[in-house]
Amino acid sequence: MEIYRDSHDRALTDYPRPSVAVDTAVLTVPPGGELSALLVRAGAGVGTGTGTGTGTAWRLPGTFLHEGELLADAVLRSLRTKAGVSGLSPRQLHVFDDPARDNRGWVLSVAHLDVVPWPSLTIDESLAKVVPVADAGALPYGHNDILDQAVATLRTRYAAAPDPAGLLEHPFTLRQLQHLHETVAGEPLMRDSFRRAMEPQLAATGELAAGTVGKPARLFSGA
Amino acid sequence: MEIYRDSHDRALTDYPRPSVAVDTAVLTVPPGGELSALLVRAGAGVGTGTGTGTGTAWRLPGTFLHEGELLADAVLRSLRTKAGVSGLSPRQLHVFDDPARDNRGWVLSVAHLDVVPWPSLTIDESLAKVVPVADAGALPYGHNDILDQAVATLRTRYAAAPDPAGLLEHPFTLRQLQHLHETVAGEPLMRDSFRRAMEPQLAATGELAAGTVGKPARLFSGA
DNA sequence: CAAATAGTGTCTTTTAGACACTATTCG
DNA sequence: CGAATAGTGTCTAAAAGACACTATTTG
Repeated sequence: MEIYRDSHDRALTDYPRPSVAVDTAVLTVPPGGELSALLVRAGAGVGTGTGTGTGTAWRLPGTFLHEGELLADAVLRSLRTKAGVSGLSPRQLHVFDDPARDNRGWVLSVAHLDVVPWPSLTIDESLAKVVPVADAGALPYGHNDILDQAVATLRTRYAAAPDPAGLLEHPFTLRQLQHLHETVAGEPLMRDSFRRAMEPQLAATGELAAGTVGKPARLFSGA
Repeated sequence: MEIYRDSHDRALTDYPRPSVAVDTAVLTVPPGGELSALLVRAGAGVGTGTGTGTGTAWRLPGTFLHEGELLADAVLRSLRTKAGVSGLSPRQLHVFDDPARDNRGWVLSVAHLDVVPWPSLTIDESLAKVVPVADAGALPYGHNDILDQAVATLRTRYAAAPDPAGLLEHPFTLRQLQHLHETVAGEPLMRDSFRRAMEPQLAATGELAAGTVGKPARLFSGA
C-alpha cells in the first residue's frame, strides 16, 4: 500500500484515531399501539455513552464498529445480538462528535434509524424493551435527540409514500393504512384527503376484506 | 478513566480504529453566475480518496480529523487552509464507509455541506477553483454523490426560507431574491407565486432601491 | 333492522397560476 | 416619451376540506 504523508510529514497511521460506534433508534408500531422505540439496558459494557451506569437507565442499542465493517452491518450486528432482529435497512441520521461525550475516550457515534415491522421484532425482555416514544423518558448521551430525529425522518418518509418501511402486512385496507399513518404522524388525518392522496399510489388486489363490521373494504398490495 | 470491556474481554483501545476524514461540498453563487462548487487539486497528500494522483484531477476539499477535534472544526480548518474561507457553518450529509474507498487504509469520510456567500470566498487559484456544479465533471471517490446530495439539501433549505444561508447581501429586492432562488433551484420560478410565498417572511426596510431601470423596488432585510 | 364501515358524488374553501393594469424610474 | 421593472387587483383552475348519500356487511 502506498503511504501518503501530510504537510507535517506524518503518515496516515501516525494520527490518533477515534473509536467509531453506531447507535440506532429502532422504531416500530405494535398492533393497535403507538409509535414505539427499542431500548436496551445501559451499562452492559457494549455501545457508546454508557456513562457511570446507574443500573436502571435505558439507552438506544449500539456497538463499536469492527475493523473493515460497514456502518450498516455494525447496526445489524448490534440489533441481532441484542434483540434477535433481522432483515432491516438502517439509515444514517447524524454523527455525534463531542469529544467529551463518552468517558471511555474519544468516540464518534453515528446515529441510525431502523424501522422494523412489529412481527420481525422479537426481543430478549431481560435486555430490551419496546416503549412508545412518548414514554421513553430521559435517555443518556443525546439519545433523545436521535429519537426525535428518527421520528421526524420516519414522518417525512410516510408523508411521501404509502408504506415505505413495510410496517403493514400485505394485503391491507385503506383504513388500516390510514390508522398506521395516524400513528406515525401522531395526529388524526382526514379520510377524504387521505384517500385521494393514497389511492393512486396503491394497487388493488381485487380481493375484499372479510369478517369485519360494515361493507367489506378493498384490499391493496402496496405500491 | 474507567475501562469497559466487551463480551470478548477486550478493552476499548484494543479495537482497530478507522481514520476519520471530512470532505466538504462548498457551494456558492457568484454574482450573476450559476450555483457553483469549490474544487481543489487532487494528489496534494491531504484529504481522503486521493487515489493514485493523475495530477489533473479535482476533488472536494477534505482533511483528516485531528485528535479531539469536532468534525465541523475539521471542515473549517480544511477550508481555511485551502481557500482562505472563514465564518461558515458546515452541515453533515453522510458518512462514506466503504472500507475499500481509500487505498491508504481504512478511512471513514464524513461528507459535509457548507454554503458560503461569494464575498467570503477568497481562494488561492493555484490550489483551488470554483466551477458551476453542472461543469464539475467526474470527481473521484464518490464526490459527485456528495455534490448531488449537497445541492439537494441546499434546494430543500431554500424552498422553506428566503435566504437561510445568507447568500444575499442585505438589503435586497424581491427580484434579487427570486433570481437567487432560481439559481439554486436550477429552474425559473413564477413571479406571482414567489411573491406570495416570500413577502410574509420578509421585513421591509422602508427604503427603495435606487439606480435601476424601472420603478424602484422595496428593499427587504431578510427574516 | 340497527349499527358500523366502505365507497362515491358534489359542494365549498383555499391555494396556485395566469394575466391585466397602474406606478415609477432611466435613458 | 418609450422601455423596463415594481406593485396590485382579479379571474380561473386545481387542490383540499366538508359533508351527504348509497352500498354492504355483522349482530
